[in-house]
Amino acid sequence: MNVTIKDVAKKANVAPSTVSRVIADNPRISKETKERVWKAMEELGYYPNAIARSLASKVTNTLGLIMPRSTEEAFSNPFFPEVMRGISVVAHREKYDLLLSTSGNQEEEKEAVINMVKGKRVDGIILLSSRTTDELIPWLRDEGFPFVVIGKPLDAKSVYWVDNDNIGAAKLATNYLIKHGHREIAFISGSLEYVVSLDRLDGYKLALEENGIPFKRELAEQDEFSEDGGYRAMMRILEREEPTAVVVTDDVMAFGVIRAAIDKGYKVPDDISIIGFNNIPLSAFANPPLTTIDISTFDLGIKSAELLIARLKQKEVDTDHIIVPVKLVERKSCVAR
Amino acid sequence: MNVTIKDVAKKANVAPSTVSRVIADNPRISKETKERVWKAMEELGYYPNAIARSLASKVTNTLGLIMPRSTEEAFSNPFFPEVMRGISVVAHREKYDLLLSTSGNQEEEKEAVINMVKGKRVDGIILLSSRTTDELIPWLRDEGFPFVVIGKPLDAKSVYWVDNDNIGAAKLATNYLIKHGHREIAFISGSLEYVVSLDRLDGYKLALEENGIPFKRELAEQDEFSEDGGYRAMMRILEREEPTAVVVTDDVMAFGVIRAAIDKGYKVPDDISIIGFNNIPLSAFANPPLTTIDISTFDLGIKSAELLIARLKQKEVDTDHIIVPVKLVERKSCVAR
DNA sequence: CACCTAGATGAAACCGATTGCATTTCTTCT
DNA sequence: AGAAGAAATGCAATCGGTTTCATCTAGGTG
Repeated sequence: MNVTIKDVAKKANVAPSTVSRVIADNPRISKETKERVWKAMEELGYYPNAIARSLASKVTNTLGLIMPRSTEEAFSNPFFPEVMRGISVVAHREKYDLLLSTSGNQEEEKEAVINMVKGKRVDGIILLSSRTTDELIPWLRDEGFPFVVIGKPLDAKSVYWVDNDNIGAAKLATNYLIKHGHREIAFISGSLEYVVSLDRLDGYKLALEENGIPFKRELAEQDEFSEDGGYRAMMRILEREEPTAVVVTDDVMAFGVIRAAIDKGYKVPDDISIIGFNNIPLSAFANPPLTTIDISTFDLGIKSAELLIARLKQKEVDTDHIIVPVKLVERKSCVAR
Repeated sequence: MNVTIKDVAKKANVAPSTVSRVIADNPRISKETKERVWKAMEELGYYPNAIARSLASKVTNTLGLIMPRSTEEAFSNPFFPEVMRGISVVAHREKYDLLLSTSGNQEEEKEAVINMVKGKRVDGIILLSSRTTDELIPWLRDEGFPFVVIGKPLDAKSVYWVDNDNIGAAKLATNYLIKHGHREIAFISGSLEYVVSLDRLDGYKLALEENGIPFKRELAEQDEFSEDGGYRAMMRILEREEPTAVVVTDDVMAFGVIRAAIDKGYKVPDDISIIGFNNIPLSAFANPPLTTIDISTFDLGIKSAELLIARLKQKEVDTDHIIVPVKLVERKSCVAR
């Protein structure tokens, strides 16, 4: 079998407990003993069993990542790799590994979280997005398990979260269009199940209101977070309305929106201006290059991991949420009216 | 504390071992006992501790993913999310979770693998790419640990791997340019440390040779796998040569190559044709839309996970490697000469 | 009726660590 | 010199399961 702590102990003529203390660099062990044990470990090629260690110490040095929808789907929107990139930077710095559960739907997602938490497989969890109907957040909160949510939850009471100011961001986008003379502005988002969609819809409405433009229900559509989703939503709008501009809360969807506009015989941006969200790498290269709200996806990842780890290290953290700033990136998909 | 198997045992009036067997649905336990135990589990809200289970059974139901370079860097090339997408589909289907180690360099990468293997944290490992100087592959092989490599290793003896036919793919790309009348064809790849770069360079040379075009060392450049890397490599070439076409082994790099060409006053594709590799989502939207070799990144992920899990389930698998087909996607970045 | 066998369950060792408490050996102080 | 305290280390319980082997019961057989 493999070399265990007992083998090392035997070789170094000490008790297993002493070896354990040497590994932890416990100051109560004398220099000489430590050296002897280190030598034995070296000679035997000993490496501690992380599983056994976790079982005894109840610490895994692992962070759980929960993707929304299916893991498969998540990876196809550049948003998620980018936030994972941020998370991985911090995780690496703080010596945490990442456990990805691979769920396929909301039911399995719950299952996955329970498995992680009850199965004691991770020290904390990052939820990569919050649904309004999320049972996970109340469950985790009641369970007293450390977690942070990317995206402000509907009920943010005693939960840690990281997000942009989505209402402000949507206002920013909408105002930009209004300032350019648009008044028939459509709004396309992902499902209103997601808090982020709700917030951005609110921001959109607010901007309209502040500028004395009545909100028209027919100009707002939702569909899934994909190119096709954007296409379908835009098609539905164009069948009944003639917007001169549209706010799309996801760049990938925005590509579908552009495609739909073109299919219907409109020119972008000449006939219809489009502003997106997320500033994914693709956006700069799109045709036309997409004007978009940069939500600092990478920082969302960084901050969420930092917040979680801070929470893990001390019981209480002073701030329970972090707002990551956004900025408007002006390119070529919007023109003045 | 949490409810454990002992609590369930007590409540159901059986021994812990019986509960364990019920969990495993062991046929040697009578229907009645099973029902009684299930009821107890239900009532107590019992959930097995995955860590303890792993320790005893030496099975984790987890696959380890090792990224090349830093995890951070990997996530910024769309290739990796896409292969992970493939992996996650299979992992989900087969009920495996994914453990990502977050290493920053080659040294840490080795450390990460040792930690996963010796720490018994995963059942198998997928290496997301193979370096020529990789110590990992011989180490894992000697250790007898199940793993599969994406990218044919230099020494493929008794290692499982999944890859495209990279020589053939590069020939395909180069021949395509030759057929369009190009003879001054440059070749830009990532570091020759990667087997994939080496293979593609060979394919490029082969195509030249078969068409009686002499290989010019000055037309081949390497740099890092990024937009900037492509830019720098192309700049170096343009300072001494005047290619009419270039084969770039990565679409992201190809964008840099295009930028360099434009900065030097060339038009793409009119003055210089460019063919890329990978067919990342961005490529279709680039300006000009990129002609590229589609290497079926998603399938690379699928196949590697399937191969690993097959290996995990039976000791030996009939095939030790899988070749994923490629195809040329013709868009607008190449013109006839 | 004694014996054997199959089926159901339990007892206890084990997986490989960590940790609270006990023990031993020195110092040091009065 | 004896007691007290500090320093170094060991013992054994524990974490929460799995698994081997033994035990017990009941039914079948000659």
